[in-house]
Amino acid sequence: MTVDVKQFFSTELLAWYRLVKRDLPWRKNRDPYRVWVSEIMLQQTRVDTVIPYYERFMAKFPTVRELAAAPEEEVLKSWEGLGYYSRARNLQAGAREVVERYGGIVPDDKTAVASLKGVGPYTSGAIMSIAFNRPEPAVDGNVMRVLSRYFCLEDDIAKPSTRVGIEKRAVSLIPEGAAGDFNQALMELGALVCTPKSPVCLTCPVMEHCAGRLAGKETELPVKTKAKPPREELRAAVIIAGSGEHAGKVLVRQRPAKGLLAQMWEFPHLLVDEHGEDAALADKLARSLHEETGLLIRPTGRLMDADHVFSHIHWKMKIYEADLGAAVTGAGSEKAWPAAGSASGRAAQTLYAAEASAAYEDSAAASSAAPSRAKLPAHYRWIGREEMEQLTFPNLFLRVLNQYWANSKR
DNA sequence: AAGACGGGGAG
DNA sequence: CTCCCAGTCTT
Repeated sequence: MTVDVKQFFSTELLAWYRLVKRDLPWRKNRDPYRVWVSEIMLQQTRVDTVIPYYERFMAKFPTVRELAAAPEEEVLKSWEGLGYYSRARNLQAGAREVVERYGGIVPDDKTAVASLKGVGPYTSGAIMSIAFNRPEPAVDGNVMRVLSRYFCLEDDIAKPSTRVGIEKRAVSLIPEGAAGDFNQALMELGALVCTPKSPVCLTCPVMEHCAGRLAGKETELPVKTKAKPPREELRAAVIIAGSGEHAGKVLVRQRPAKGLLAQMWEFPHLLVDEHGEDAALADKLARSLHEETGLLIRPTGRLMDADHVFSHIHWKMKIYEADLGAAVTGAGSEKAWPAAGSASGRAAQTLYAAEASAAYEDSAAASSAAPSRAKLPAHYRWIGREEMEQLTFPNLFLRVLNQYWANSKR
């Protein structure tokens, strides 16, 4: 690669950026904390999605110290709906580290920044270059696409080794004293001009020396192996209407501290077999819930289906409605069950009633209290619409819950 | 090297 | 539908 073509790229791209750059909230100043927060939020997340979250987050946690001092649930709540929630926990852990080890000042030190939780090669480079104007590469998906095209590189960008190679090129392109602007220019070009599907080459400031375009390969590049499709999981979920002191409320539970949607709230659900009738699925769910909580629930019908696709799992949820079955005799409620009329549905319902009866006896013997009055495990809770504001729900459950309350209102 | 980890917007 | 987005961490 000749020096001219690189020189041309750097000069033209930088000039272009300074002319057309977007006025984004995190570009108001170079406060390293503001840059840091923005870069974490922008991981795998579009600019337009991030903007409102960023504004709210910075208003609520304006400094490293305030973020470090906040209760973790408040930070998580600020992240509600953004996804990849470990980002929020890691960001706060990083803030606490900065307070404890660096007196609340984000250090102008590559090694120190890179060691913060949730800060990988891209983010450390972004912080060092944008906040401190250090000549570090900040290679994200945009940059890999732009440079793959400009230099006509056919390496698979899904491979970790490819990013390392592109980082080397990226460093060599940084103009003296302009690391921050140049790195942002690279990403701005990828976002506005050199887009994945149909790049707008005719408006590109560096098109005349773009090797990918000159080879007619701009739409084939970058090369990237396809991701595997997410595995499917059928889940039976239930929204349980409380009664008595819990009237108007529903039962929710908090997920474990580790793993998918860690620490977030949800309504009860259970992984079930791909086959199975409504009554059988609801029955499994009811039994499982009884084991966990001691509660005896009575499914009353199917509420809705909800599909939710994560990057690695596809949840197909069948969502049932239930109330707290008081006595066993009422278990075969007449109108409610959708499978009513089908012989197998009735059979399963009968089975459920019998089991519930047995369970009731066990539970009553063990606790000498009505199951519905028994103390819930700590991670279960009855909540109304207002209490929802305190708890953090993934969007999937938020949508269903809101729809449930909208329907039950009239 | 491969999988876990959210959610949404664009074509 | 498919792709993929200002990625990181764990195995």
